[in-house]
Amino acid sequence: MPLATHSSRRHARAQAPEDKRELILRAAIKLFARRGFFNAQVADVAREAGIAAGTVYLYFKGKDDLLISIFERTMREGMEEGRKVLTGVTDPVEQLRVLARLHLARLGEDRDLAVVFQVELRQSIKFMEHFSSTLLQDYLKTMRNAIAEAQRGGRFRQEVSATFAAKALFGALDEMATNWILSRKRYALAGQADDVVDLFVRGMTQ
Amino acid sequence: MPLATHSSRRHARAQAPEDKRELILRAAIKLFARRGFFNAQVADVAREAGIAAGTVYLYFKGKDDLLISIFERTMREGMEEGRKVLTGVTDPVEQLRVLARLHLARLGEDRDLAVVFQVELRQSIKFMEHFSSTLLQDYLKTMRNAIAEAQRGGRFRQEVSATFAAKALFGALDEMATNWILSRKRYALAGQADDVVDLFVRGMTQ
Amino acid sequence: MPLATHSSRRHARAQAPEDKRELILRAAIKLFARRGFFNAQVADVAREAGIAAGTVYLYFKGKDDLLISIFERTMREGMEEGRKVLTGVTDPVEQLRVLARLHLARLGEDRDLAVVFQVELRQSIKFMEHFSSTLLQDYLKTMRNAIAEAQRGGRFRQEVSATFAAKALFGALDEMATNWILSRKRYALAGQADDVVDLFVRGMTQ
Amino acid sequence: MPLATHSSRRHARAQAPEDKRELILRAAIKLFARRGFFNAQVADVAREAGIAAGTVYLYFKGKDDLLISIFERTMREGMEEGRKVLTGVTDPVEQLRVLARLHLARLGEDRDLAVVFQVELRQSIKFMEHFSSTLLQDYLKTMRNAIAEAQRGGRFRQEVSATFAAKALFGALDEMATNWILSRKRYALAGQADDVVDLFVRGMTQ
DNA sequence: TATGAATGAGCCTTCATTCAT
DNA sequence: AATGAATGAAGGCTCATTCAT
Repeated sequence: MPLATHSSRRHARAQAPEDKRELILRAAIKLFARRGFFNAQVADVAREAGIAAGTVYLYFKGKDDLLISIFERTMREGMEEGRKVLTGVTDPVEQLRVLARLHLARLGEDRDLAVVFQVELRQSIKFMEHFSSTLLQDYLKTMRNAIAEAQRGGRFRQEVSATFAAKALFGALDEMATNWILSRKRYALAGQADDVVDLFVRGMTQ
Repeated sequence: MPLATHSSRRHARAQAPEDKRELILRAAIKLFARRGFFNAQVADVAREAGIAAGTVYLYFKGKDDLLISIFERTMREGMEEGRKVLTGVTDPVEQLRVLARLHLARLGEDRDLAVVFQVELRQSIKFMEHFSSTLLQDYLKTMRNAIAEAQRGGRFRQEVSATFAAKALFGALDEMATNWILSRKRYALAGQADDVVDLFVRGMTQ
Repeated sequence: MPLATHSSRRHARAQAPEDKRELILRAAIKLFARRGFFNAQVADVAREAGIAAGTVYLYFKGKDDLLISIFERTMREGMEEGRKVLTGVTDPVEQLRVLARLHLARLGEDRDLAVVFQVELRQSIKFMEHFSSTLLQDYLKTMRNAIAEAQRGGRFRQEVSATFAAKALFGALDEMATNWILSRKRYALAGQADDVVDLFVRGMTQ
Repeated sequence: MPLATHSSRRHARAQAPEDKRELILRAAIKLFARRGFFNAQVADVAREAGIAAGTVYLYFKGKDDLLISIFERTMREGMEEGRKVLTGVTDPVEQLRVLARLHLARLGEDRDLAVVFQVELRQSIKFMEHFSSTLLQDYLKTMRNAIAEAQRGGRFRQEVSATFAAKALFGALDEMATNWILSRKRYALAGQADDVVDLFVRGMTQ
């Protein structure tokens, strides 16, 4: 099979650009989580990724761009997976449950990523404003829409603002994630998704 | 009245040490909130406080100590005021309401302080671990106790862990505060305390 | 005619090596003039020349070599043309005039080249020493010889050192060129050659 | 003499700011001249001045500012001394002679300064434009005025533009300075001032 | 001959902290 | 107690050059 050989040779020559980007991003998540964004040096990230320091700058604009890219890639993937798992789920309450499970499952399966999301990404109001005004907003909107749908269907109380309710639900989930990474106990974060949703749904039910 | 005399002499000579500490802390809150902890320089804080840079080190161990002191002073004052307003409040649900109102009221009346609390204090996992293991724990404990009390009294459902419920309530309140500082709209943060508690109580009620 | 065939084959395959060198050199002149030697990157020069960065190193030793080559090629061409136009000119004063006209005409017809010559080539004493000890010396020698000849012929005063006089003449011409590139006004640089020579000749005449 | 003691103590405490600036500037001239502006590191300059690297930034905005400051200080001092020595000199030709002597004398008495002026300051068109449009312009203007005055007095030919003539004179002087620093021979640069002026005056005389 | 991804040495600048006064 | 000039460690980023293909 000369074709296969040829193909693997090409792989050996250089990893596809996307793989290299991914490699750097994974190294950054690990380093940022364990040393903190400010204490982790770009050179450390490069070393962890097994490349030269300068190479990072072929794939990212600068150190900040690493953090932003981690956020964007993860949120994008999360939203894509969210859309996928929501397919066919028509019950709005079930939709909230699916979202919550996905939210905590993704963070719960990668502690480093969770630390970056719950701690390092909240470095400064500059980052926060950038993040909360874009993809995070999409996530909250999806929640709000499900809540509003449940209100229209008579399942949830009308007198509570859907926007407010979405924030409350998100806040509770977010706190579970933060507590999880700060806790010395090792428990399954995803297991709390249903508890949060149950509490929330009960609070919203007519 | 030697005591009074002594006291007034100190006042005449210069501001009392406590006042100077306070002065620096207030300057730090302002600068940290507006420029971010890392971008605000110690010299800026000193200038804002109207003192020399070196003087900061007569009152604080270093820059980090400013952040820690802001947290500790605010939490201490908050807990003290909490104990005060809780005095005579025996109903556990009412206790939660009082705490929530106080929480959002304090942050809502000082946006700079709120920014420091919601953003700057979450710089790194190092800070987070320090904070969440001390005074913040006290706050959560107070909430958990009220919740457990409500459970014992048959008001709240027993099957929900009080610790879990306290996190959920705290998370919802925390998110309201974060959203408030990031929002361009100017609304009364404290006004959301009751909404959060209502939602929570309903969710916990038998 | 195998030779011709061979030659055209080379042309068909790619540009002849000399053309490629020339291409890179022209790109370098443009970039060095507009961004400065230090700010212009080798990759920029390559892009401007329409080749890959690495290819530059097949034709030049390094970035410095580009600058040196620009100088040497231009001086060589200048000296060649100088010898050509001096052919048949026996009057030493006329020789000076021809040289001066050529000097300013060449710079005046290519502003980028003039900038490189008047500014970028004077980066460091290292370059300066290299340049002034080689081809520039030849140019000054040619001037000095003409001046000495005019002195021997009784046209120019003997008491002035020919070497000194050559420097003065060169300096005046050089300043005209520098002023021209720095001036916002667009005038014909070559037009000043005669004025400089007239002034100089009058100063040297018995 | 306790007063004197007191005074010297104050000197020991800290040099006057102007002295420190001067100290750094002298170190910069030395380093820039010997290693070139780009090869000389700020840390080197600081070490040469006997201070810490950071201290440079208390007195100068950055590395560029060192170069600019050298130029400005030297030109300012030169112009001041020029005004002084021109006092009482009414003959315009004598004025030119005085200026030329001063020009070459100042450079000739400090080779490092001369190197910085003749080589390092001409790094880039950016610097050149800055310099030639300010203090250097003043110098040329002073020359032009003297020339114009000599023309009005009937001493110099009218048909030569005074601006052009000033450039020619400056160019000749400038070239003497450049040649001097590049030459291995050690001769008195100032000694050439009269030769240049003689040549020039003769060239301009009716 | 040509490519261009990767390298990694090199440096300016910032700023928390100190300390002589 | 207060000052503020001085310190010097630390690190993000650039870019000339290389080399496997």
